[in-house]
Amino acid sequence: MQYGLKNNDRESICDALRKDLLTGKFAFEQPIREQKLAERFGTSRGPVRDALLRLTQEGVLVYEPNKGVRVSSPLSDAERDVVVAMRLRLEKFCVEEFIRDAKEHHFLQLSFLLERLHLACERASLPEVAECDLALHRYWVAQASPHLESLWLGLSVRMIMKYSRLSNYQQVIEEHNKIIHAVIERDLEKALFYLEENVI
Amino acid sequence: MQYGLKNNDRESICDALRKDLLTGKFAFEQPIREQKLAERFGTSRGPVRDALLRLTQEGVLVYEPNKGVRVSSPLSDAERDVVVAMRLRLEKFCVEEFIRDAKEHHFLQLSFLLERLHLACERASLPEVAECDLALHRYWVAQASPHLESLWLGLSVRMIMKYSRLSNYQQVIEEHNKIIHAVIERDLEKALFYLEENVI
DNA sequence: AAACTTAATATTGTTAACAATCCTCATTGA
DNA sequence: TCAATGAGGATTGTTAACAATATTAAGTTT
Repeated sequence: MQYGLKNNDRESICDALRKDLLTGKFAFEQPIREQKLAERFGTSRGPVRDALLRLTQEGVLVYEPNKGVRVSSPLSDAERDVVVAMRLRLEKFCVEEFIRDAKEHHFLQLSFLLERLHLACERASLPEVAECDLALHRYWVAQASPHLESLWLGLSVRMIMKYSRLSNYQQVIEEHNKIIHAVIERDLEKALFYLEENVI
Repeated sequence: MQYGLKNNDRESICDALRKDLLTGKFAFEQPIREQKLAERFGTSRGPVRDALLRLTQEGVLVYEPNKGVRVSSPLSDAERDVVVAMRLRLEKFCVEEFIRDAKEHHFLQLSFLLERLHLACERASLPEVAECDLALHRYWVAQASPHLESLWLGLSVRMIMKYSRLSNYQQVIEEHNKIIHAVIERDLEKALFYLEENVI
């Protein structure tokens, strides 16, 4: 995880850092140093800067000219409510499109992602659970609207960062089981209902 | 506009490019070459890459590994509806906060921005009108929630790119007059009503 | 002529060195 | 004691050269 990246490092670095941030490996307001990360990932500062810039745009980091980036402070409750509402608006749209257009192999992929989530929950590994959870939701977003995928990602990461409900693994599994079964049965109403229950 | 930037170029480059994209200076799907922009702005490719990466994250550009970026294709009508709804949700929240907390000098600044919009409309300069319009809305967003400012920016730029209603300058002025007078009178209900009328 | 190689070019990805800026802290002076 | 100053180090910002990849075009074979 910390070495041996070859080409197009910024993607991998960005993903690795996002996972760290998501699971609270850095404290709020903590400054992030480029050199340190460059050493950790075995690259130069260039790709690291790219990744930091991107995470800044996602809202996870805050940038100040000539001072670098730091972990952004948590959202207020009111801000979080807004973000949740926006994510729901977006994801409901995507699920609707997904249900309308999905073929059999899309459902298969969905089942696979659900299975991965199960395994992560069994292992009780918070980073993995967070990642699998996001990957699952991300799948229908990416399928329905690649245009809005990065927008969705920013919303979701900010949402999860504030406080993680992901500790109750049993509940995580059940919620996603319900959503995905409804999706596969193309039951839009039920899918949206369970989605709303899950995205809070 | 094309030369003489000194430190922290990426911000200026990003803003300049965003304005160009907003006002349709590049065609949809058109690839963007780093070297060309570096020459235009009189810098090396580094800061240009930073700016392109950021605009990619905003959703204005699309990135493909080892192939660079191109102008993203326009949103579908349905996608645009979602983006509009999200922006409204966010901006209403910000206006509410703004009205609650704003001091006299905030209103003064608002009047100043409104004045700038007037002048731009009189000059009938589309790039300026677009910029002043955004700057005005951006002000209360930045005041109310710096956390969500870049999120808002991404939404707004995507919205405007699709098709610009900004050709009827008289209407632009009237709509913003109404909004801002309501805000200054701290009339929340009226402000939200006119905002909803404007953000479409 | 069409399909496949291969060389040449163009473009992006990465790196290390250098420049500019910020921060720390000891020194100075009132 | 405390504020102002300035040197030194740490960190970010920029650049140009180089590496990796993609694209193009010409040449070859069938």
